[in-house]
Amino acid sequence: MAAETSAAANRAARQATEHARLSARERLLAAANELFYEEGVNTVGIDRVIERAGVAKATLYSAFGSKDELIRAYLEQRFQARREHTLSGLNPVETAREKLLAVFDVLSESFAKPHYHGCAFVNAAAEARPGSPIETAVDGYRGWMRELLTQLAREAGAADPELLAWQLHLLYDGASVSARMDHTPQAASPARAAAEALISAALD
Amino acid sequence: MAAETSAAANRAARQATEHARLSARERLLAAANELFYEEGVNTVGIDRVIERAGVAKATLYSAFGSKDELIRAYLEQRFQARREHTLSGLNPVETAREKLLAVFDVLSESFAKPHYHGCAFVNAAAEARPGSPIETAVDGYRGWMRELLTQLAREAGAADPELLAWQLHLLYDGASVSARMDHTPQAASPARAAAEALISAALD
DNA sequence: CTGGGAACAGACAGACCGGTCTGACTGGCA
DNA sequence: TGCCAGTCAGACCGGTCTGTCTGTTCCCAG
Repeated sequence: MAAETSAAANRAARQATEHARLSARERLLAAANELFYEEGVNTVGIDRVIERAGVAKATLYSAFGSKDELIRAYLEQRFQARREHTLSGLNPVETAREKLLAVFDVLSESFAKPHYHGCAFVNAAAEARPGSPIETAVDGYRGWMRELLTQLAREAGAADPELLAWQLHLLYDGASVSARMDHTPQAASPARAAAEALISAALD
Repeated sequence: MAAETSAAANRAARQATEHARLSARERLLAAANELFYEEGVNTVGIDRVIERAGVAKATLYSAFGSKDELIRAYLEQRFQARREHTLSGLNPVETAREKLLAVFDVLSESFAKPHYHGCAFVNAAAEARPGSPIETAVDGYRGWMRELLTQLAREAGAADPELLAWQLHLLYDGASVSARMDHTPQAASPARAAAEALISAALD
């Protein structure tokens, strides 16, 4: 623990000699992010992760301790990235009402990405054993999203902010499911239109 | 094929001696239905299925040929059951508009069941390898549901039946996701309310 | 120059996977 | 009575899984 102050600091610089200037932990997370997302956390084995990361197995276990913990870190990283990406998409937008709609525009961008494979949290939850650390990571993500929508609905002046936020969340999740399972990146469009109708009705 | 006319006929009667009067195939499907749905198709191994079914491994492979085919049959069975259950729920309802809402009432019943674990098709798709027979089974289910909603939207007189059906499908999927991941069987309620608003807006 | 810590490759253990096969038993039919 | 299809239990196969461990290389600090 105490050795990390200097050891971890110069490791980032030293690693510039190797294939990338990323730390082993970062390379592992990047590899896990690609493989777990595209093929599922259960399907992908440890060996494939360390191979893609270019890292020894012992290094993975010294950094994360277990596969479960690696999965948790992968979801946590995805949560942070999604939060920042969403908030930065909402930033330039003026009103709360427009921000609520902008959430679906950000979602639309995700669907358009070449290897979109559904919501990482829905997929992970489908594979999670009950009580696994996956579930708490999923809860954190969903709690944040719901709170964001509720706050915006309240600012927009909705009669029942919790209800509107829940309904928009349904559309949000439904769009993710449709984009993947119906093989169409257009699913954000009907979701956004429906959101517009619900918001209008809620502001009466 | 030809041997099934008499052989399969008396098997049902003969099996009355054993633990149940169900055929080995039926017992296997019932066991697969419970285990695959509750724990995921990849997590559950063949051994656990045959153990619960009280059937020998060779019997499974003579009946289904492979685990993939067992999974496909499990999804097909679920599709048929869901279709019949949904249609029978819609049957007593009069107008097309009310039928569209009744779809969410049927969904609400599913959420209330003690071991609801999300949409079986969403879960299976999350675990499916690309190109596996799971995907075609999933496509069949989604195609049917979309067609049902589209037909009802058309009968109800929606300006754009395909769009309304898609939006209701988003709410339908979103409710399933929310019921599972937010641990609340109430998710059908906001979905139904949102559907009502969208339908009203679409009939203007 | 030398010692220590981190990362390396890879063997290994123990469990489990899907799938095949053998051999015994049973119940209905000729 | 004898036959036979279907089921049974379970050994077995090759492969893969997570996780541990050994021994080596390498870089940096002192």
